Amino acid sequence: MARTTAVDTAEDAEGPATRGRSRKYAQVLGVINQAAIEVFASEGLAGASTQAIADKAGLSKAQLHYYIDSKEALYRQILQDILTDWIVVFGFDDEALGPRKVLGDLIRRKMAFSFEHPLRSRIFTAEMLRGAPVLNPLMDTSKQRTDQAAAVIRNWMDQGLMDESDPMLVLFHIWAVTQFYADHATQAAYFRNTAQHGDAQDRDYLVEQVTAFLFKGAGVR
Amino acid sequence: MARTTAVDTAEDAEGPATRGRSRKYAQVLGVINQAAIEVFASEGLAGASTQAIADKAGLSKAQLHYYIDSKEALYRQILQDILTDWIVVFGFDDEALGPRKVLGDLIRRKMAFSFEHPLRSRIFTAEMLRGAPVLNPLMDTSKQRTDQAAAVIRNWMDQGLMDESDPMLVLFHIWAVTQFYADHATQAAYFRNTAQHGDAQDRDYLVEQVTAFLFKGAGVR
Amino acid sequence: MARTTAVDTAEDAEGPATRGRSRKYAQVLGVINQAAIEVFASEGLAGASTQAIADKAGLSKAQLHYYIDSKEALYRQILQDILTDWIVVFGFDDEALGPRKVLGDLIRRKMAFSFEHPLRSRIFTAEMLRGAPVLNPLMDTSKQRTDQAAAVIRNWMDQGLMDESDPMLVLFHIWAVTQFYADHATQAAYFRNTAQHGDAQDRDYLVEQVTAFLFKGAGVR
Amino acid sequence: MARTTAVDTAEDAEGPATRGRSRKYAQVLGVINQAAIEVFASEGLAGASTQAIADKAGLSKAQLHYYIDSKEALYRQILQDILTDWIVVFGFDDEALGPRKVLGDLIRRKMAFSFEHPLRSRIFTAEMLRGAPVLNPLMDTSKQRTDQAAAVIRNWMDQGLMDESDPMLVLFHIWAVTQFYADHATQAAYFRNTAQHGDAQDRDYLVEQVTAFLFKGAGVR
DNA sequence: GATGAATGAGGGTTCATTCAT
DNA sequence: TATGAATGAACCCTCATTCAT
Repeated sequence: MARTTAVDTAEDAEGPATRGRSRKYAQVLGVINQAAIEVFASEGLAGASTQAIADKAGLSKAQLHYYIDSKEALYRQILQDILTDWIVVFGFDDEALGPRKVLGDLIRRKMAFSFEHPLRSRIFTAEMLRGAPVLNPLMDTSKQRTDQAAAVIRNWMDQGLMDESDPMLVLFHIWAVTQFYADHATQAAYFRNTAQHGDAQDRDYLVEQVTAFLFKGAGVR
Repeated sequence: MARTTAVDTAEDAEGPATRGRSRKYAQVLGVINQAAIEVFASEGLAGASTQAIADKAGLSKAQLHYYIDSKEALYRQILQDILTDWIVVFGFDDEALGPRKVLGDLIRRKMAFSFEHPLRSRIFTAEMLRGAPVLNPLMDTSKQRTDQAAAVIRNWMDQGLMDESDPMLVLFHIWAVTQFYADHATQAAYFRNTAQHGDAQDRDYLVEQVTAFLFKGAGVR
Repeated sequence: MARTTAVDTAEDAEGPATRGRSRKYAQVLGVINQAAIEVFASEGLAGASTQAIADKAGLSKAQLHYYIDSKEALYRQILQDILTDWIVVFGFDDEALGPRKVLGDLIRRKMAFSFEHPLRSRIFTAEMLRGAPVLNPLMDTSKQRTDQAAAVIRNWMDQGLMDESDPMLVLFHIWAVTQFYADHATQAAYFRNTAQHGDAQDRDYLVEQVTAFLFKGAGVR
Repeated sequence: MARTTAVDTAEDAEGPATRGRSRKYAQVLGVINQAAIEVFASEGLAGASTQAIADKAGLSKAQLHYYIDSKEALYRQILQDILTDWIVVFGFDDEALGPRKVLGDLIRRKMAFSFEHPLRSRIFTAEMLRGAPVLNPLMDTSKQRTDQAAAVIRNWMDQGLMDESDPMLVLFHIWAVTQFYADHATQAAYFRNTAQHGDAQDRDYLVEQVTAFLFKGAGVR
């Protein structure tokens, strides 16, 4: 899954004689991105200090501001990147494959994302909790995609491939359950008496359980 | 559902000769609590300024500090109150009543809380997202209660009243789905093309849908 | 030694039918005075909070301000009282008695004051350290008295009762050494491996040693 | 006498390619130190406002905090520096030189310090008056040194080079008298009708008088 | 007299951002 | 590019004092 960062736009379509700058520039931006994700995830937008991000990225505060426009812009960029990833993760494959295949893959991808990018998942949820003040301007296409997905589900229902119900709520519930394993990874581990980052076996187990639960809940046949 | 604030204990059953203080004191504390909930919900702990809380409560900053010890203490108190409420909301009735009754009531209570206290729900989730640094010291009893609940569910499974599965995950999923309608109320309304605060009819509809989904997911008979 | 407090002016010349107020009023003022002395001694004028004084006096802050005009006024009053005491303590008896008797008594009184009122001694020294901004307007008479004392010493020197030297410096040194046992009581005890408040025997020992040292230093015969 | 500040260690023996930072940094720190000494001396720790220090140093409050960690840390540093100086000033030279030489030099050094650094002397005394809450953790070595000094004096007494008496008290009295000329410089000038900062001649006179007084008091032969 | 409440000024400190070098 | 330094606004909180009851 392609992680896009603020530097992506500068990277594409450069001739073989790259200006030399771009290389390191992009690299540093990547480091900053990762640092920012960690700080934003645990401190929130307001609680994140540029000092903390700079420290974690191994830069000085002044240096950091050479690479970014502002803390808000950095935050916005990160959210945008996540939003881009959702398109892939939460996207629907060919409707004709049926819900068991399409939704199964979706759930698997979403769980994988929860396991591999819990911090980014949490930043996204935190933004939603606040009412998405930063992200709202970018949500229109998400709505369109979601409406399309709901339409697909409605078709499946009409075809008797799933229980009749509210398609949008089905999507909500898939989201809610899969997201839980990212947002509440700490608590989940605590309540399950497992390590924070489960091994491959445990992850498979969870994917299987979650899929079974959601399939039954939605009456996927 | 009893909302407990720092002053509740002083409010009950006082004769006409109230100590004189607690009347207004309690009232102001309530206003502060509500103001703080709104600000914490949308700005987070770090992003919430005492100025904003004071403004929303109609007080001066100095006045605010006459009533509270510190921003952190106020935040902690709010979290504690929520935790107290969870005990009632997420508590299990008599096991003998069976999962359909017990879990059904639980889901209904939880959804009602999501509808009536979305801000408090979100503050709680936001705290969890951060890894619960403030709340962790208070979570031990929560774990015990949850373990007990899981044991009850296991019994029901053994008795064939529910599908065999991981009881703890069942609890997770109930939490995830019901909490979604508080945490993501804004997005849910946006995607469903409804008003932010649905009417009674819509709420009933959601409770019914959610209950059906979760019952099927868990195979409740 | 008469301890004068802020209430003194209100006490004098009241008929037998005392207004009834005065009694308690004076008593409370005494309590406040003692509390203030303790707080001023350990925190200084700026560091002393009216809250701390009120607490130590068993009053509310509002109540305290009913009895005093301001923190500064309270502080000034305390300094004035100490200044008044110095007149007695550092006053010279009949010159004709000679330095051994007069200075010996003075040293004894001064050491007793250091032992019994270390806090007030320290408040005074702290005020001097700052350049006596509050006390300066009240120091004129002190200077006159000190000049007189120096003149007496000069006479004794002229009569061969003491070594010839600078009389003012003799007074300085008496002050410096005796005051040390109040101002540095904590350190003195620490370095001498004794308790903070020595017993009567130790006090006598110190008076004796100090007197011997000062007499030899000044060549008192 | 080496005044050590937080930056001294970085100042020595740097080639022409000075790190670029430390030059100005050290200079500003020196200015801050001096400003802080003046404010602390006249207002005390609590009474000193960072605003006042910043003003006196010609900086903004924010700028000041770029150079210091906190008001308390600045105060502590100043005290530590003084303590370091005391080691030199109040240190004993070779015992074999005898009390007349060793104590004479000590008194001379101590008086010089009183004349040249009266403000720092006063800050130290003010700290002692409060019971040395900040300095206490650093006083252990002072006690050891003082005990050693007392032992040396005891030896001298045993050898008949001084009057038999309590060695620790001799040290106390030397301290008390020499310190007086720093702590009470304002009052001393006032009572002696001299300028606050005496000329070299007057200083020599005072050193001579003080030495004579203390030698006679301790019976130094 | 006493109490709870209010107030206005200021306390120390942090921080995102900019600037000069 | 990178660094030390600066800046201005804000931040949380405290406090002496006053007021209404």
